[in-house]
Amino acid sequence: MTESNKKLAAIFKNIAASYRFLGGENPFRAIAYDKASRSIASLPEDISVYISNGTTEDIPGVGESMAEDIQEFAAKGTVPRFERLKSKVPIDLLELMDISGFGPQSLKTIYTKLHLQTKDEIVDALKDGTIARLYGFGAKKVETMMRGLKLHKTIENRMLLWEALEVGNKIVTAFEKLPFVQKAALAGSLRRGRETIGDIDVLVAVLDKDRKKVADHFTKQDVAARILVKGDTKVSILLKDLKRQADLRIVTPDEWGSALQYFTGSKEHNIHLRTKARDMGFKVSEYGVFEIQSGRRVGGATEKEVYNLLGMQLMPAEMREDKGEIGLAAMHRIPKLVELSDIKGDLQMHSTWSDGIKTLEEIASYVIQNFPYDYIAMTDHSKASRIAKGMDEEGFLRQIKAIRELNSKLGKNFIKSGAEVDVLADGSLDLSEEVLSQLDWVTASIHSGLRSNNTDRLIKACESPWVHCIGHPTGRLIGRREPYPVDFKRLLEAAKETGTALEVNAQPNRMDLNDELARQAREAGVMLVISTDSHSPENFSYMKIGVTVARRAWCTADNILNTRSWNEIEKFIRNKQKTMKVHA
DNA sequence: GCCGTTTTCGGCCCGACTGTTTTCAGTCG
Ligand SMILES: Nc1nc2c(ncn2[C@H]2C[C@H](O)[C@@H](COP(=O)(O)OP(=O)(O)OP(=O)(O)O)O2)c(=O)[nH]1
Ligand SMILES: [Mg+2]
Ligand SMILES: [Mg+2]
Ligand SMILES: [Zn+2]
Repeated sequence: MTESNKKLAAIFKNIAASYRFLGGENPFRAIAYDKASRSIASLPEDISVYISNGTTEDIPGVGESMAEDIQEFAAKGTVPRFERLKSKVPIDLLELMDISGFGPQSLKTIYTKLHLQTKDEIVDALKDGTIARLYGFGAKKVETMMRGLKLHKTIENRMLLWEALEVGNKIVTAFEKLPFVQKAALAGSLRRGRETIGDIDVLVAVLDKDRKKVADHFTKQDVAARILVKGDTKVSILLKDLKRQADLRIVTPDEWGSALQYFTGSKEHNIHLRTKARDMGFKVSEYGVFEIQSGRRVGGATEKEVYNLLGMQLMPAEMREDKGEIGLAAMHRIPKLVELSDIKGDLQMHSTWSDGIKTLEEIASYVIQNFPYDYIAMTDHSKASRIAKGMDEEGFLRQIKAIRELNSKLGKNFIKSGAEVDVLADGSLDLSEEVLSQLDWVTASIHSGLRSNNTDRLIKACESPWVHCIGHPTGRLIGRREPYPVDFKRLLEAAKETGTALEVNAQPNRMDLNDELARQAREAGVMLVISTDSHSPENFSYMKIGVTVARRAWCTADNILNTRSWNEIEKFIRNKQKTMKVHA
């Protein structure tokens, strides 16, 4: 998200919070600003682009009056509407609405009855019992609020998809072992495959009589630290080590489809779907699809049934972000997304020749045993990456020879010799043309100058005939390092023109390109490569979440180079060399 | 405040759980 978009989304969110706080006649105005805030936060372009194109009102949820807000924001950096609201609401309290247990009504009561203006004052009043004595409050409410405050810091930092999958899969597997559990599955952002995850959402189907048993299993697992809520259909716990929430929904088998649809989300997708259903005379909830007229339940056993009843195709969970998939489904034009089983090889990994922990032999035998791949590319670091023990030209020449020997022992050309060559400060490459031209597969990556605008460096790398792919193109590390500034439009043009692929790096904290940029690459007709950048054997499994990123970008197998045979990849390479007028 | 192959006005997704509310508001998914 760009800085301006971040700022504007935050202001809109605060406007929404202010309207909620003020309460009064129309709660929908707050909802509208909240929706617009989320809409702006997920915009593919900087807000300035919409302003100069005069397309701000095309942003979903933005109308005439918000377009004016945005104009003012562009001119002055502030929104007058919010400046005016600041005199009516205690702005320091608005951010507290993100904390579990702190709703607009609670904060308003605390503010009007006790005249508290800051978080610290509220904390003191929670501790000394002042708030507990307020009308409508009590010991339990204060306890929830205190817990919310304590957990808020960890909750703000979302989990990585991979970490969350490991925890979630364990919980699901444990459920599947229980004889009375008919079905169990991950739901929420975990099933949609977002790169970061807020909580673990799990759905189970049991017979009505087994509800309590399954709820008890959930709250008594050894990973459960405490129970947050517990009812017949819904249980939430706090997980021990992670200090995060896990939500369980319990339904009967005939409700499975509608419940999974609901619990998978996203929230925006659900609201859009339910609104459309209503227009068609149906009501959709987690319990099924109902005819509004008769109240009759017409389906909900499977997700497919839910969507089909509304005249839509079933779509993959990864697409359900309300980014146009509902329209596509209604037109029966949902693409066939790339799958893990389409992947024919892995094109970035490191061995003991640089900073990997396994030898060439160990890697080859591990991959051959565990993956149905036709090829892998060994892409050790080049010398500029000193911390990663990068090799010089001579090292690569020796490795080429070692790989040739190993392949002949394997009886097939399984390992391709390659490099993850550093792009130097001036955009030149860290290895000589003589060596680069002997490598089967070259990925060029930036590992230095991570704050500067790197557009020109990357474009220059694309223009080298020996570079086949740009590695982790934005350099971001989730939660640790922002992407370096890149004019992505220009990079896409260069990649397209030169026939260079862009990587979707599947390391859990990279996921680089991310879903949105991968989508832009696909739309621009730029080829993508999904690779694990493995440094150890377990890393090869990251391919799954790399594919998830591509699916969230609505990619088909055609968009991903390493769904193709090596012969076809060689065609891709020759094609680039033809374009760049090099004759091998 | 936004929005429309039914609408330019009148709706806005739909439901579960908790607490002190004595009949349901507030908060959350
Ligand atoms: N219809 C409807 N469904 C909702 C609403 N809020 C949440 N859901 C559904 C869709 C969500 O994906 C699912 C799980 O809720 P979460 O709060 O855990 O959100 P989600 O997992 O999407 O994101 P997260 O990573 O947890 O922040 O419940 C809502 O207001 N209306
Ligand atoms: Mg969730
Ligand atoms: Mg949840
Ligand atoms: Zn490395």
